[in-house]
Amino acid sequence: MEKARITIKDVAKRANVSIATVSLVINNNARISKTTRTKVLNAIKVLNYYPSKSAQSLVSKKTRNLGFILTDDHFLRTEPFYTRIFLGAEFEAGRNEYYVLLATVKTDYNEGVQIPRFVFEGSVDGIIIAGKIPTELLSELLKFKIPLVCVDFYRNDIDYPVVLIDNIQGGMIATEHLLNLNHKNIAFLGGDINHPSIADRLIGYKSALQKANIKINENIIITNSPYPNRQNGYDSARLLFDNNNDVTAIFACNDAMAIGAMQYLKDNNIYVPQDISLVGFDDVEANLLLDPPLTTIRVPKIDLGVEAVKYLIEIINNKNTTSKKIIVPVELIIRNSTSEHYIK
Amino acid sequence: MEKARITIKDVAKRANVSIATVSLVINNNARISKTTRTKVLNAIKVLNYYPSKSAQSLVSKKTRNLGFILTDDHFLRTEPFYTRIFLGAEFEAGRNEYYVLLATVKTDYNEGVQIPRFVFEGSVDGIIIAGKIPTELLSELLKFKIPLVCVDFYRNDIDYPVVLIDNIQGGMIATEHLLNLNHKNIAFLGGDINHPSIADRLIGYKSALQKANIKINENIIITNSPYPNRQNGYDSARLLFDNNNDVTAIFACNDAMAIGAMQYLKDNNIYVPQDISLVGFDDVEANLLLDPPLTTIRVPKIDLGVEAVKYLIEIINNKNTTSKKIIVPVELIIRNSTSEHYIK
DNA sequence: TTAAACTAGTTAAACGTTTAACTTATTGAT
DNA sequence: ATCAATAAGTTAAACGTTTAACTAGTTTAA
Repeated sequence: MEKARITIKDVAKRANVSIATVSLVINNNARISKTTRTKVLNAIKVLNYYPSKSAQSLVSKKTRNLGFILTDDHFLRTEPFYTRIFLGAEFEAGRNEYYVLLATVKTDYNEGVQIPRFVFEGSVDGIIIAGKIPTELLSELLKFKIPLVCVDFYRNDIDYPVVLIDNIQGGMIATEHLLNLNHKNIAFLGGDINHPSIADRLIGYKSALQKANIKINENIIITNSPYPNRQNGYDSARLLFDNNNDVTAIFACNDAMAIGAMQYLKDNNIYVPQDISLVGFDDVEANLLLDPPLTTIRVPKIDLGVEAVKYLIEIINNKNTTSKKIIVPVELIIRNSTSEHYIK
Repeated sequence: MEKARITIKDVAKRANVSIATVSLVINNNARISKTTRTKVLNAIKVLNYYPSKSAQSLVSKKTRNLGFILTDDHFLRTEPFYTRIFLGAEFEAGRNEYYVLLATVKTDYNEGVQIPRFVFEGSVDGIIIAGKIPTELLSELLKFKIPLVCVDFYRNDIDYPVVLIDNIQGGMIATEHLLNLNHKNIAFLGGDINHPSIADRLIGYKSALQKANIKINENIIITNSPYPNRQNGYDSARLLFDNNNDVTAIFACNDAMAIGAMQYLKDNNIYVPQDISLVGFDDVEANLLLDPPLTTIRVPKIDLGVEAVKYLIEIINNKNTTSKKIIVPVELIIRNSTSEHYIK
C-alpha cells in the first residue's frame, strides 16, 4: 500500500483555492492576499507538503542544482583545503535551496577532455570550479555558456568570474603585525615567486614596509625555492641566517615554509619567539600542534565556498555578465610564535 | 536568442518514429527492432540529445539522486578517510547514472534532530550514512522507509543494511605476515577494546596465533588505553617493554598507535625492523613519510563507498528487504617496518 | 483455414508544477 | 455616474518524459 505523494492539488483542496493560488503562495507572489496566504501556508504545514522538484524544474527550466568541479587530487589532499571550500559551497547552496553535485576530474587527461556529466546533461544551473584544473577543460566548459565561477584559481588570459583571497592584504597585515611588535629587520621566505599568490604576498610585505618607511632589504627576501614546502622552508632559513644576523622576524609565504623554518631554528637553538618571531600563511591544522603554535594568516576556506556560491547564484538570477573579481579578506591569527622585539 | 532544448520530439521527427519509440529505445526496451533502434540511436547522436532528468523523474518517480550523510567533523578530518569513501560512492554512482547529494550533520545536535533536506523533500532515491552519526538521527532516518545503507558504522541493536571492513581478516593477515617472518612473540597494541573494530582485530590476531599453535600470551596484549592515538601508542609501547624483553614484533591496532610505538622505539634506540618488526592498520598517508615506511593493513576506503552504492542501488531496484552485512576485505601492504626474525 | 499468439510499433493520458491570459470585484478619478 | 485602474484570484496550456492500452501485420498451431 504505497502512500501517495501529497501534491499541490491536495493543498489546494484543503485550502479551498485553486492550485495556481498555491503555486503563487509558494513562490511568494504579491498577488495573493494575506488571508489567503496564511490559509494556504497552513494547509501546506498540516499536510506536510513539499513541492516536487522535478515538476518544478520541468516547467521552470531551473534544476536548483549547482555543479562543483575539482581535480581528484585536490579533493583527496590530506590538508582539507578544497574539502572546506566544498563544504562552504554546500552550506550556502543549502541556504538558497540548491543542491550541489560534485564532479572530480583527473589532473592529467590523456584520454581527451572529460566534461562532467552534469554539464551536458543540463543537470545544473551553474558550476563552480575550485582550484587549478587543466586549461583545456576550462576552455571547453566556457563554451557551454553556462554560468560559471572559479574559486582559488585564476588565469589572466581569459576573463571570467572568479573568487580569490586577498593575498596582498594578507602580506600586509602579516608584516604590519611584526612592525607593530617593533621588528625592523623582517625577512620574507617565499617559494616560487612566479606563483601569483606568492608574488602578491610579497607585494603586501613590501608595501607594509614602505608605509612604515623601512627600506626594503633584498638580501633578506629569499625567493629561490621551486616550491613552498617544509624542506624548502628549512633550506631557505639556513640560507637566510648564513648571510644575515640582524633579522629578528620572518614572514614565511605559507605555513609549510614556516614549519620548515621553525625546525631549522630549533635545530640551531634559536628560540621562537624570544629570538625570532615567525608568521606563516594559510592556517593549516598542523599549526596548533607546533611548539610554539604558529601566528599566521587565516584563509577563510569556508567563506571562499560561500562567496563562490553567492556569486554564482547572482549570475544565474541576474544574468550578470560583467565578470568581476571577488576578493575575500584574510585574517591575522595571533598565536605564540610572535612577540615584541626589545632593542638590547 | 535562446537556443531551445532538444527534446524527444526532435529525435522522433528525425528518426521518423513516434516519441514512444524513442523512449523505448532509451530505456532499452526489447520491443524495438534492431533497425529502428539504430535509426533512433543515430538521431540521438546527431542531435546530441540528452533526456530531461526532470521530465523523467516526474513520471518515473525516481530522482536518480543518492543522499550521502556524514557528520561535519568526519568530513573535515585531516586524514581523508570519509572523503575517500564519498569519492568512491560518487564514482560508483556516476557509473550507474546517479548523482550524489552530500549533507553534513552536526555531531552534537542540541537543537533537535536535523534531517537532511533531501530526505523529506524526496530528492533522493536512497541514502548512505558514513561513519558514526547520532543514534537519534539514525532512528529518525529509518522511519522514512527510504532505502538506506550504513558504511563503516554498525549498531547491533538495530537491523539494517551495512557495509563494513573485515577487521578479523585484517588482524589475521597482519599476524600471519609476522608469523611467516619467523616471529613467535608478537605483541598486540590495542586502544579501547570495547570498540568493535579493535575487538575484531584482536580476534583475528588470536586466531592466527592459534592456527600456528602459538600460545597466546596475555602479557603482551596491551589494551588499556582509552583511545588509539599516537600518544597512547607511545605509552603502550613503554608499558610493553618495561615488562617484557622477548617480544620481536608488534601488531598495532591502527597506524596512529604504530607511529607512537615507533617513536618510542626510536627514543630507546631499538631499531625497526632489525630489532622489532611493526605492523599497523589503516594505511594512512603519513605512513609513507615514516622512517622506515610502515607495513600495514590497507583499508580500501574507495571500495567501501563503491560497495555501499552498489548495495544501495540493489535495494532500490529489487526492494531487497533482507538487510545483509557486506564485509569488504582488507589488504596487507608490506613496506620496510617488518623483516625476518633470525634466532640469534 | 482460422484463431490465437507474437512482433513492432503508436496513441494518448498522466506525472506535478508554473504562468500567461483571463475574470470578477473593488476602488479611484473626473 | 461612468470608466479606468487595480486587486485577488482562476483557468488552462505547457514543460518533456513514461507507459498502459491499443493496432496492424506476421507467425504459429491445430
